[in-house]
This record gives sequence, C-alpha cells and structure tokens, in this order.
Amino acid sequence: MKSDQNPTIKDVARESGLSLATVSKVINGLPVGKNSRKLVEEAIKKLGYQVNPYARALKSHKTNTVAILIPSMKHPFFAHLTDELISCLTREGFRSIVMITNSDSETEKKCFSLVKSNKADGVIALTYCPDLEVDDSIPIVTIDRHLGDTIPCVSSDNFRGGQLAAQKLIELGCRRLLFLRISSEIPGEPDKRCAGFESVCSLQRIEYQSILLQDHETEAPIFRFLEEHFGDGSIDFDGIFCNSDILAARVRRFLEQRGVGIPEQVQIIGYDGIIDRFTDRHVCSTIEQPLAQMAQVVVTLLMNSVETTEGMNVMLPVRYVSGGTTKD
Amino acid sequence: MKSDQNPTIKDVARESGLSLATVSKVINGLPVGKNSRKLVEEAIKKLGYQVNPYARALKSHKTNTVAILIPSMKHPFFAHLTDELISCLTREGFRSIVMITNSDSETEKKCFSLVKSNKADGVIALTYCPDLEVDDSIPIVTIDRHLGDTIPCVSSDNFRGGQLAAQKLIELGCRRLLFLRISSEIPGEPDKRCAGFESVCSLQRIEYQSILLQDHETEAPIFRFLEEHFGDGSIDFDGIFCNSDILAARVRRFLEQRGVGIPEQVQIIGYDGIIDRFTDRHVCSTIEQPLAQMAQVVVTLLMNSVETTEGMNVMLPVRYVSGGTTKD
DNA sequence: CCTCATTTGTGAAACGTTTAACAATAATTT
DNA sequence: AAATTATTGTTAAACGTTTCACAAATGAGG
Repeated sequence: MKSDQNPTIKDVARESGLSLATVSKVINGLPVGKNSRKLVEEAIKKLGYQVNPYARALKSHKTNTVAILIPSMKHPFFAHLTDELISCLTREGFRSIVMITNSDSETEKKCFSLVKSNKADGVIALTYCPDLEVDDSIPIVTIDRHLGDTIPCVSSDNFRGGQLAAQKLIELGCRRLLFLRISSEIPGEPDKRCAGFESVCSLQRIEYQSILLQDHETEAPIFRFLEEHFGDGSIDFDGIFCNSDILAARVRRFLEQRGVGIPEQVQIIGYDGIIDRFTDRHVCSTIEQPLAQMAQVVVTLLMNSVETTEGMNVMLPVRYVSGGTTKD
Repeated sequence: MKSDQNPTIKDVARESGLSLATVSKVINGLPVGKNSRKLVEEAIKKLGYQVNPYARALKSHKTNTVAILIPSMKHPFFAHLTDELISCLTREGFRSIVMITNSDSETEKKCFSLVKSNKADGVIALTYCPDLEVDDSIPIVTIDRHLGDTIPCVSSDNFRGGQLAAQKLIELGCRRLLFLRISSEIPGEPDKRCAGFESVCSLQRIEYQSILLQDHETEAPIFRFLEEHFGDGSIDFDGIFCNSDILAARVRRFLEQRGVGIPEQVQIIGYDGIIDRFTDRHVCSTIEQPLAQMAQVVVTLLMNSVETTEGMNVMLPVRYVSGGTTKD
C-alpha cells in the first residue's frame, strides 16, 4: 500500500497544493514566499516527511557522509579519537562511516577504493600503508601521517612532545635515558618525537639510547625483547620515554615484575595521554595529545577543503601530565 | 570535463557495445550470455567502473548500510563491541554508520529518527531510553535491551552470569556477599545478573546485600557513595559482585586505598570480561561475555530479519575468568 | 524450412531529488 | 493605466541505477 511507504516530496507537494520545486526550495532554505513556506512546512510536519538522502545525493553529489579509516577500535587511543571525530561530524550534520583497517596495508587500500566507490564527501584517514596511492577526487585529511603534498595532515606537536619528555626526565633527575618505540614501517609524524627527544638530550649532553621494537599487537614480543635486553638485571638507565602510553604501561609492568621500583629507580613517560576508563586516570606520566581539539581541527579542515587548503598541516600543542611513573 | 567524472553504467554500455540493462545484469550476477559477460567485465575493468551506491539505493531500496547506535566509544566495552560489529558487517558487505548517543534519551530518539530518514537497511541498537518508540519499518536488533516483542535482542546469559559469580565467590570462601550495580532507569537484560546472583545466595542460604549506585560516568560519585557506606572502616562483607568490570576496578581501587587487601580480605568479581589494552589482561576476576560471538549473532540476526524472526531473543553463554581479584 | 519454445538482449519507465529555464503574479515606476 | 522590474512559482530534464515487459536470436522438433 501507499500508506506504509515513506512520504516523498511529491506527497508534500500534493498536500500543500504547491509544486515539487517549491517544496524542494523550502527544504533547502531557498527563497520562497512566506505563505507557501508555511503551507509546505505544515504539510511536511503532517506527513512526517524526511528527505531521502540517496535521491538527494544522486542528484546533488553531496552525500553528507564522511568515512573514517581507523586501525582498530580496541586500542583506546583510536577509540577515543573516533569518538571525538564522530561527535564533531554529527555536530556538522554529517554521518560517519567507520572502517576498520587493522593496520593492514591491503585492507587500507581496499578501504580507500571502497570509500571512493561509496562516494563519501570526505575521508579522515589514520593509516599506515607505506604506498597508499591516493587521488584527490575526494577531500582527505590525515592524522599523524603525510599522504602527499596536497593532503592536509593534523597531528600533535610531536617534536615538542619529545622535547618535553626529555626535559621532564632530566629535570626530575634522570641521567641515562632510553627512548623506546614501536616500529612502524613508514616515516610518519610520530618519528618526530624521537627527534625532539634526542635534540634535548644532545643539547644538554645527556646520555641516551634509542631502541626500536618490532611487533606491536600483543604484549609477548615486547616482553621478550625487554627480557633479552634487560633481563639480566643490568638496568643501565633511569629514565624511559615511550612512544605510546600502552607501551609505557607494558614496560612499567615488566620492570615492576623484575622488582624495579617505578618511579624510584626508573621514571617513565609515555605519549598520548588518554585516560584509562578502568581507573579513570592516566596510566602513566605522559605527553598528552589534545584529542578533542585534534578531532575538531580535522573536521573543520575537511569541511573547508573546498577552498584549497593545499597540504596545510596543523600541529596542535601538547602538554606534560604527571601520572605516577615519574617522581613529580 | 567528462574525464574526471566517475564512469557510469552508461559508459560501460558504450564501451562494451551492449545495453544498459545487460551491463546491469552482469553487475548484479543475473543470467546473461557468456560472451556478453566477458565483454562487460572487460569494459568495467578498463574504465575502472564502480557502481554508484546512491543510485542503486534509490532504485532498489537496498542501501547496504547498517546503523550502529552506541552510547560511547570511550567505554572499552562499547568500543570492543563496536569493533566486532563493524568487522562482521564489513564481512557481510555492509557499511557501518556509527552514531554515538551518550546514553542520552533525547539523543537516542534523535538518532532513531535519523536512521529512519537515512534509510539504513537495519539498526543495531544499544540504548537506554526508557520510552524509545520504534516502528518496525526497519529491521532492528538490540543488545541487552528489549525494545518490543517483535524486536530480537541478543545478550549474554546474564542470569547465569549472576549465578556463576555467586557460586564462585561462595566456593572461594566468601560468606557475606554484596551485589553492587550502577543504576539504569530501565529494566534491561543486565538486571538478570542480580536475579541470578540472588537465586544462588538464597538457595545456599548465604547472606547478601544488594546496592544500587546512581551516577555512572565518572569515578567521583561512586567513590563518594562507597565512602558514605564503607568509609567508617566497617567492611562487613568479604565478596563483591559488580555490575561491570569498570565498577569492579573502581571498587577495588577504593578498597585498596583504604588498606583493604584484595583478594585476601575481600574478593571481587566483575562483569564483561574485556581486556584492558594497557595491561593486556583482565582488570579483575570477571564474568566474560563472548563479545565476538555476540556481534556475529547480532549481525546474522539482522541479515536474516527478512524471514520473520519475531522477537527471537538469543542468549549467549558466559564463563568465569579469574583475574587477580579473587583467590583462585 | 517453418513453427515454437528457450535463451539473451533491449527500451523505457521508474526511484526521489535538485535546478535550470521559464511563466505568472505582484510591486514599482512613469 | 501601461510598461517595467522584482518576486514567486512551475515545468521538465537530469542524476545512475534496476527491472518489467518485450523483441531478437538461437536451437529443437516436425
């Protein structure tokens, strides 16, 4: 029957005694006589009319949809970020299609092609694939990753973060530093954390070591690695800066299990600054990324990407937060 | 120019020398001559054609899109669940639109109406609004919440979970039990945890108390509550069953801060069984919900919802996992 | 070789919008 | 009051598919 179908613009036109075009104009806020506007609005309310986004998208090439490419939702950093992104997008009247890539290059490529065929209005990408080729047929904003000269990238001030961490550790009395990070095959923004860290160490003539870990999904390989390097009890450092809070938390646990006092013997600073919902607190002392702000900037950039923002890169300020793994 | 537009089915038709209808059939796997099929496929590949989902949706009323209504992504349980849901949906060839409700009734209602106007093929809803009215114009599957007789709901076996928790605590020597839960205004599946717990206690003639906490977003109110009730040092129970792992973790922290030994003096069991990514382990002893399986069932149910599954409710088995807050 | 059933392919009308180009009406000017 | 302009409203053609009803081609049976 007609009754169970959603009312269309046609029904509204009939109900209000006006033409399709007029109704459409009312819907889209185009100029229309005061009286007709009222008539149409009443009809719309009466029928409970809602525009069909598919018809609209087909005709206008505006889908009101943004795709978010994210490695995983199990990782709290990504989960929080996604949460903020969706909230911003909703506020702007956009729907969010979330795609999970599992940090897998193939999947990332597949997602990109899907996005293209989905004809989303834009993409927010947090990817790792080293050779992701990307045409500019759709506005893209990336996070922590430069995909090309024409593609804006927003990130926290990683260099500054690295500096901050080094400064803090030194300030708190550490003299033999260690920089630990999980490998990612691609040169991304986060590498600058290392650079910032090292710059301070060099400048202040503080001894430091920088180590790259391999796998990252599970705890086991990290522990194995730590075991190899520090299992013999020769803890030859008193301050560690980790690439992420998760890594920091794991390192902390490893050391504590070995009887190393945190923060008495070794102080640890992580990166990200997300709150552990289980404890409602930072899981370690950390360099905090302004997640909500980053999300907002990403979305704003995406919205404005009509006006050529040509590879505009935005860097948001970080701050240090004490969280139990340092002496402050 | 024509060149920068995406190729349409029309271009494919021209390229292959066949008609629109034939091309469409190839795309949709309908019977078509062997030779024509090859021609079309070649043309498709050559042009890099991809079907326009909006045009397709408009015509066929199949959008290939499912909306997920979830309270938040900051909560690890929801994040994990969403992750699994999206993965399942992707596997089935569906796009996932994620909407965050913040557990707010108004927002939930708004989302539902949005979903309707978005014309998604289905909805997966984890909601709290007590008076969410829902027509059956779109297939819905809920999680942990009965929205109506005709709407399938999947949940873990909450009653059994409650029983399991009580049994374990008793088995481990507890004699004065406490059931702590966060309030939710609506009667949902999770209430059965309480029932299961109480049934065992009654049966075994074990003393127990059941307490309802109010707020739930932050830690403060919980601590305040605990302070009121147990701040005077009168810990008159030796086993606690909490509504969720998060609550359990907080209770644990509260008690430990007061110098109560966990699990020596008081044993705690939570519910959910999600893994804390910071530690890679359960945050407490817990009743584990089979998250991946639940997601799979939800999605399967949604896919099949053409064949009337009339309010079919599915209950998935839970299991007890020891996680440091019990003596086992 | 003609007829009749099959198998393959085609034409054209939807689906629910937007939007240019135009027509009608009302408001101003002279 | 006629002519001109500004204001509203309408008609109809897209947008890129799917699908029904039909036509062409193929093959089998007599």
